[in-house]
Amino acid sequence: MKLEKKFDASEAEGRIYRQWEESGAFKAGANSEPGADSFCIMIPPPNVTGALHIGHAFNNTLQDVLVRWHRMRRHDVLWQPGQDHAGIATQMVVERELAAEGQPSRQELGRDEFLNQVWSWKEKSGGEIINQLKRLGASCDWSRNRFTMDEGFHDAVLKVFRDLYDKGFIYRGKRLVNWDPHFETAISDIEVEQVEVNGTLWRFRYSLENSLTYAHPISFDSKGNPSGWEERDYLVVATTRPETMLGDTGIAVHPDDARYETLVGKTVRLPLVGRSIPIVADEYADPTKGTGAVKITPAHDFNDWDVGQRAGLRAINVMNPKAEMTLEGNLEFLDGCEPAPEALTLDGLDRYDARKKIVAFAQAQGWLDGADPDQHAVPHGDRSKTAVEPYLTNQWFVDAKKIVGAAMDAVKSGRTRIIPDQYAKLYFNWLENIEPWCISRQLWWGHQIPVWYDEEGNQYCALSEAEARAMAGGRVLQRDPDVLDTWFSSGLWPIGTLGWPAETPELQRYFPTDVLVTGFDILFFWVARMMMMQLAVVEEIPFRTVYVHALVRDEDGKKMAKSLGNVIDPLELVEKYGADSVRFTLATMAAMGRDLRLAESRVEGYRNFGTKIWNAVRLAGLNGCRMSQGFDPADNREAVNKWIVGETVRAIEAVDRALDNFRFNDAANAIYAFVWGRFCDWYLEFAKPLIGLGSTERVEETKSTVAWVIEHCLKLLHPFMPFITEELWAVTGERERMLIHADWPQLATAGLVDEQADREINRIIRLVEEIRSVRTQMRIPAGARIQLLAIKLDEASRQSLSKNEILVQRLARVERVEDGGIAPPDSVTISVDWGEFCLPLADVIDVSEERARLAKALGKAKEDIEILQNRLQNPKFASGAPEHVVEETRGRVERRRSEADVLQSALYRLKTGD
RNA sequence: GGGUGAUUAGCUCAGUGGAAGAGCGCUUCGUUUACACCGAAGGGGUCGGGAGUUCGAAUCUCUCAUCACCCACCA
Repeated sequence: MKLEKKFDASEAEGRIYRQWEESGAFKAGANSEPGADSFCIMIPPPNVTGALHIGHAFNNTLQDVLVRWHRMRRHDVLWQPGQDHAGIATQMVVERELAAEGQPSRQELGRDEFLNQVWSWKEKSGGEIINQLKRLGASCDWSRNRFTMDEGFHDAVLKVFRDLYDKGFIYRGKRLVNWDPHFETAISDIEVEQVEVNGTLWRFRYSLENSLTYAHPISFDSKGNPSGWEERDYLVVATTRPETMLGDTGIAVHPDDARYETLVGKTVRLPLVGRSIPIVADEYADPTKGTGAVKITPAHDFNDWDVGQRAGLRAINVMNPKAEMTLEGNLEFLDGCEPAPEALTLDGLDRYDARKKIVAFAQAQGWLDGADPDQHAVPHGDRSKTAVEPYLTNQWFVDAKKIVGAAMDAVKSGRTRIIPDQYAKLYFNWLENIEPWCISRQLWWGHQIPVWYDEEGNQYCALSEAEARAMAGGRVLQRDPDVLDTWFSSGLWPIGTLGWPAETPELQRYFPTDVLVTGFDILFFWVARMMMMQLAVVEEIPFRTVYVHALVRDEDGKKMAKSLGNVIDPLELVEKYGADSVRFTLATMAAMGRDLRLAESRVEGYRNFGTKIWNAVRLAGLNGCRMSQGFDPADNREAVNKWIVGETVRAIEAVDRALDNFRFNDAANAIYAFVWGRFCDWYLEFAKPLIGLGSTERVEETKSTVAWVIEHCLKLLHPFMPFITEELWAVTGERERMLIHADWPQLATAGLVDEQADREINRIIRLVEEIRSVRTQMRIPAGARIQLLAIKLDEASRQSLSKNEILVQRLARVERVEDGGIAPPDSVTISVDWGEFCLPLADVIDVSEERARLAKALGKAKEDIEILQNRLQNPKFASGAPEHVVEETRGRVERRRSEADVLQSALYRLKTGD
């Protein structure tokens, strides 16, 4: 075995990944024992248009850790991969590409040809994200890769639609929806995000009809009661959206608003339009907002729609799907009014142009009452980033209220567990207030709604046109042109990928799935809907555990987004530091329930960790450390060897416990602390002198133990750092199987933890630390070999010391250890909790410095003793605290006392010796 | 406006009732034949402020401050 000084990740990663793939290591059930438990994770399918961002890297690292861990435990593992067809995103990408290449537009191509273009784009560019996941080391069963527009998946989607339709959970209706004028489609509530804008609040005067006037209060006394009035023949309304006035069909005032009570039931004349509209009383009007009188535009505002329904006001749509004004020939608009000629010049204008022009008219014609700057939130489409328009159209809805119960019960009863708990709260909160889900989209790329209409407008929901025609008695039918919301199909991801509606073996074996690993940003979009839909369709939960992880944010805590330019490209990090380093970093940052901010320095630190273990293996190799035939760590005689075996077992336990509880960071940190802090820093240094002894039993045992511990380190680390560990696995022995399929260590009950050896070695460690510290403080040259005298030791300590003398000599760089002497004058005293030592250094030490050192240590010890003493003397402590805490405190005070005694007498000696 | 979370070392973050931690950075020393992507020894924190519960609080409660995110809000 010959190893370079460092692991060449860029060379090795591709090669190792190919080995895994070619050997079928990722396949469902690979390495499983007959009759093993199954373990299934569904990947949150990335968009086909997607490029791997740091959030994907994080999400998939956690999944891969779990998957590899279970696979090594020989469970029957399936990690189901796939991509989402991402309706809007993909259609947008392809349209943009067509435009860039000077090709005909979507509309010019027509539906069928455009869809061909999308498919060929998907064939060409849609697999990129898979390659990127592979770079990361993701061990998905790629042979089962699915796409949400696959034929089989498509069939499942249509069947679900029909099932839900037949059960009355899906209906069509003309309702106000959030309309995205850029993509010209409806979107659902949760695809809308509020954006704060600095706008203007305009006030308009609408004339009262029939020569009506009223007294409007304009001044108030100190108590706030009106004291001055003005006679008005108009009513002032305030709006941030003047263009919607064209569709006004009423004015609402609060029923208790004294200012306007004489006006309720009267009418005003709408400027420009000339429509006569009523003043109605409605609780919605808030006397403290605006002027207290609010214009009502039922067709372009959700609240106004409700008011309109209550007051019987008409809803007049004044825009087309592009959010341009449509007035000419708009029968609804023209009905019952004669617009001024100026009004018709607005026809066809974009809503914002119309807004400007209307304000200009108002000013010119004297009905602009005023304007004030106003900051308010405007709803925007989350993909188009343009302001959405409440818009009255025919759409399909899932009556979510009818299917939400089972989804809530499943979590309440604990059949599905959401962790951390806080997200369960969020989940309930959203489901309790759920609104109908608008699932139709006026797009082409997606699952076309399986409904046909006859000439009379009757609808037939069927899985095929032939079936629909049969239902319609052979009438001429036309298919609904709309497609389904992408989240409708991804809501079926668990059963859809496992072959439903067929009764496949995979469905039998892996459903319900075990864990869903996801970010909280799609808790509503995806998780809640999967719960609802799976339960509605197959009456079974889709997963037993939902692990919700943090979002990766930039250094300012902002969500990373291309538009913000704060994206960290995980592949750049992979190229620079290797996939293992990136994975390990992400795992250590997976503390539950928090956002995480990524600092590149940490990736570098964990890259160094990889190099560290690489070199530990090198050291072992250079010393010919191999496990001897039939080596059993339980037979070890040497205390250090027993000790490190016990530490290994503890590390394994810590990792298992952490992963059982999805504490990825605890698992990663436990491995790190063990491999670097225990194994490399201490054990390997102990092993060096032992191995140097020549060919004895002690040497063989130590060499075997080194190899044994390394093997366990590689196994423990493999789920986190699969590449470097697989590489080292191959060079450290003749292997029957690759590490990915090696047996996860199960040693909890093997009785390998030896308390006696632990105590012994921990004592040695403390002594070495103390000697090193003193050496530095006394500025003893590192190369200088000095003598160590044991002054006061009990019999047990004396034995531990003599057995491990060689370790102390080497690590503390002392020449020999002499026992039972009396401290010579001007020596340096070393006090540990198990004995007193000294370094005779009369010619080297500065007595006053040594005195200061001792005094400082003594002071600290006395301080501690006092604190602990007070605690023990408090009767409430003795009675209130648990037994073991009291015991521990007693032990601590004892140890500190014996240390203090040593320091005290050393100080005394120095003084008298002076 | 409603909700959730955060505030711990210079920076990025762990730690949820019993001795303040990690990585990076900083200081000093080091060619001890695995590793300078290293080793050794250090410095650095009244755990955002205040009050309370408790024998004991970074941890639980209340309160204030600041920040972030989610939901609602286009008069």
